[in-house]
Amino acid sequence: MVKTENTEERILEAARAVFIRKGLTGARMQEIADEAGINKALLHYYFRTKEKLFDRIFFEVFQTISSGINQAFTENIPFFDKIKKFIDLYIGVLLENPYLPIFFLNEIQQNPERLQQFIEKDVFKSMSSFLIQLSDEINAGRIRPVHPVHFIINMIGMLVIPFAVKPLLAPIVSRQLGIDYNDLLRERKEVVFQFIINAIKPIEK
Amino acid sequence: MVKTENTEERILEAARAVFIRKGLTGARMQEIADEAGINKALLHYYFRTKEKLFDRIFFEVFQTISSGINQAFTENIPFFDKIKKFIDLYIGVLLENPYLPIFFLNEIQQNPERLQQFIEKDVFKSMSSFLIQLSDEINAGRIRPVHPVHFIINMIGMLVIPFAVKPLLAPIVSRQLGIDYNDLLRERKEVVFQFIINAIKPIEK
DNA sequence: GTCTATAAGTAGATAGAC
DNA sequence: GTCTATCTACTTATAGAC
Repeated sequence: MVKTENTEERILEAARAVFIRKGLTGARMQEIADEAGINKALLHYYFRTKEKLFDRIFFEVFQTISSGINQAFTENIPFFDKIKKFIDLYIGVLLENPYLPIFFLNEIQQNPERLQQFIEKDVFKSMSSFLIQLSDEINAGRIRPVHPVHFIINMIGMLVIPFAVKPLLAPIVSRQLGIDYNDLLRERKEVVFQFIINAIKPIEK
Repeated sequence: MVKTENTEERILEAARAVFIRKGLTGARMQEIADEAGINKALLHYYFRTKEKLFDRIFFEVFQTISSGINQAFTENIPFFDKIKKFIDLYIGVLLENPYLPIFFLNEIQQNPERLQQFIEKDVFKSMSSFLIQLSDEINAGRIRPVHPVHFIINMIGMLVIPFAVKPLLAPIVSRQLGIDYNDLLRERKEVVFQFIINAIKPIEK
């Protein structure tokens, strides 16, 4: 049960929790109302329809996801520092919002049109600039040749997947290896960085 | 619209398509019936409830996902060959079933209990045996030290994510770089293998 | 702004004819 | 096995009192 004073903010917090847990089609307005500690009719008073309320939450989720990318990619720092910063920021965001990636990816898989509203967003620009910096590093011979798009995909995959497969792996890892999955998630800041460095650093002579 | 003669099989094909597209809560029995070219009542005649029909599909999806893992991990071949085989098999499965990972991961995020029925499955055994082989390789100094669990997560992340983010990246990659995303997906068999090799092969002297 | 009550439509599921 | 018709319960959304 949410505790904020402001009713609108209470609704948003409740909606975020329920939508992320159940998805658009699985969420119930009644459940959101209960979680917010208010009446169902009041939801419609504030946001008119379930779809509009969802749009609002989806937009906020997109911002959460993209702000980290922007922050790291737009800074004017050396390439390896940028990678390190991106990884740290991103795992930080995911540790606080572990269910966000699958929620987000599932909703866009089920309804890709929802992305239309974001096509002009900054994320894509800052990603482009990162791709260019990556190309420059390759041309200068400071990292091994790797297609920039593949590189980004590799990096994002290694960051996101451990959170996505947590329900699958956590019980196994815990039972069979005695490892707490959350510890493992925190370790990944260092592990992923090192793995990437190993993969792209030119062979030393 | 599905064309198989056998009604039960027609229903299953239709249900698979609809459930994977819309998820458990988003799917409608009416839509499955339409897709199968039969009546809604007949669905219930064959599978009694939506939940039972979904369970059946979910089980099949799990098998599709885990059979590739089993095949590659249980074979008695050199370590790097095993990696290569796993990557090839897995990307092959995903190219044929691109929406499977997000569907699967979303459903287990929303209802982790559904995994209970699988805990005794072979995948987990064959994954354990791979973890052991990986440890052996590290101890023998044939690959750089890397925590086996982290290694598997890295590999799976790089394999799965490009399919999961396809709705997000495909339009950008296509518009801004003129690259067909499906070409890029096929390239990944080679790219991921090379990336992993670079990351874990000991530094040559 | 917030509530209760209810309308209108839809979903899963069944009855019963063929 | 397969269909049409229908039941029952639930869901979003609104009307209207306070």
